[in-house]
Amino acid sequence: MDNSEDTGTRVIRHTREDVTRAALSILDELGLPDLTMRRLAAVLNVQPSALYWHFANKQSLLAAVSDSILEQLRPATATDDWRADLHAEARALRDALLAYRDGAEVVSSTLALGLGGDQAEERLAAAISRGGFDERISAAAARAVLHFILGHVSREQQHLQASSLGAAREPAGPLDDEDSAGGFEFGITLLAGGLEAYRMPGVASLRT
Amino acid sequence: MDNSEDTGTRVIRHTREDVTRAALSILDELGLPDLTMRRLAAVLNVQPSALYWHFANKQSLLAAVSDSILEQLRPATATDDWRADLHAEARALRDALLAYRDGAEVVSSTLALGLGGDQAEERLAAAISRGGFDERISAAAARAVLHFILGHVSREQQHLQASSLGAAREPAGPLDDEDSAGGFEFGITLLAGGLEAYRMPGVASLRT
DNA sequence: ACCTGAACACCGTTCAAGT
DNA sequence: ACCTGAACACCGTTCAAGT
Repeated sequence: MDNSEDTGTRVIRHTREDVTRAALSILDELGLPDLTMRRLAAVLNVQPSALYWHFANKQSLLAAVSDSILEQLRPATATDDWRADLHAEARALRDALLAYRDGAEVVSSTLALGLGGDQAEERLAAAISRGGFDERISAAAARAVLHFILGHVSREQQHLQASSLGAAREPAGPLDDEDSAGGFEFGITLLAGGLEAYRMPGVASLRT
Repeated sequence: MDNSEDTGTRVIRHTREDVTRAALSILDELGLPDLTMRRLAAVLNVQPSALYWHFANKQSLLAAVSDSILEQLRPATATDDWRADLHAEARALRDALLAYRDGAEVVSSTLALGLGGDQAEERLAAAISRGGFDERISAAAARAVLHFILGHVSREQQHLQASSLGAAREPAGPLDDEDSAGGFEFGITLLAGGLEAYRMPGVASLRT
């Protein structure tokens, strides 16, 4: 647990990556509201002020956590079916977000602030552009897909936590996990189908 | 400004609606981070603890603010073109969110927590179902549209604030307002087009 | 290069008591 | 029905100084 390849056991000294890792584990175990600078410092056996040597403020720490979550994105596989690829990218992103408690919320708010990398958006755009769409279209569509995914998974994670807390209440309904995953695929299908329709506008009355 | 139709000028006494209104105006003038219970109390000339007679906690206050924002949704007009109606509903929602600073973020996080009304989702679903889609499909599609709108407008408002702060920086590019509004319409078009394609799957290879 | 100590300026929330 | 007063248990951030 401690990377103490030092002389004794004292003088802990953390790297930026240590801090990010510890933050990620607090996030996963206690959730975003309990991920405070003071608690993080306590876990690292350090004064809160020490964290500000590694990060300018809490928001940049959260951006690093967000990037860390997105780094676990399973590698892309480019087949000859761009729609299948887009679905695969979307699922990979959903899985990465679901891998940590409140993952979607952290990534969502980080990206909304214009912080964090754009690996996710770029991979979605890459899959789409393999469908023969130009860069502008691919980028705009990727953003639409990303907004949908972040919103959907945020709600999903919120429900997961709510139902894990209030054990009783509604019998969870016959539709919840199943329906949530179904809703996810459906949303991606709509956006992919919309792209397909976009390039052959003769089919239906597509102007509005 | 004061609804003091009392004997003198003392004993202010607020209603839940007064509190919500005051919160909304702090939100609009100072933004979500500065909308604190203590500041709200100060504006109302009241102790912070007084707010807890009107609301159980800050989150329910924010839910009331969110509802308040969505109440300003301009009324729906049902024509014979469901796609035009959906676009109109989407624009109405965007305008309502843009009407207050950080409006999208407040509504987004409130809805994510399962709080607040579902007027927005229902109106989107109503427009979609006029296209002849069953209730399940309409509901799922409405949620997808709503996620896109909240994500898009959140980012839009973030950029608005960022550029109003850092006056200089990038020359704003030839694409920003224009591109943002264009991206919005494009997203709605994709989802509407996806729905149209969904009911006539023979057109292209739609299975995945 | 990384951290301590001490402080500043705040938070949300509870609860007994007042009118 | 609506509010005060006082307290509890916290926050994020800064900054001089230490090693």
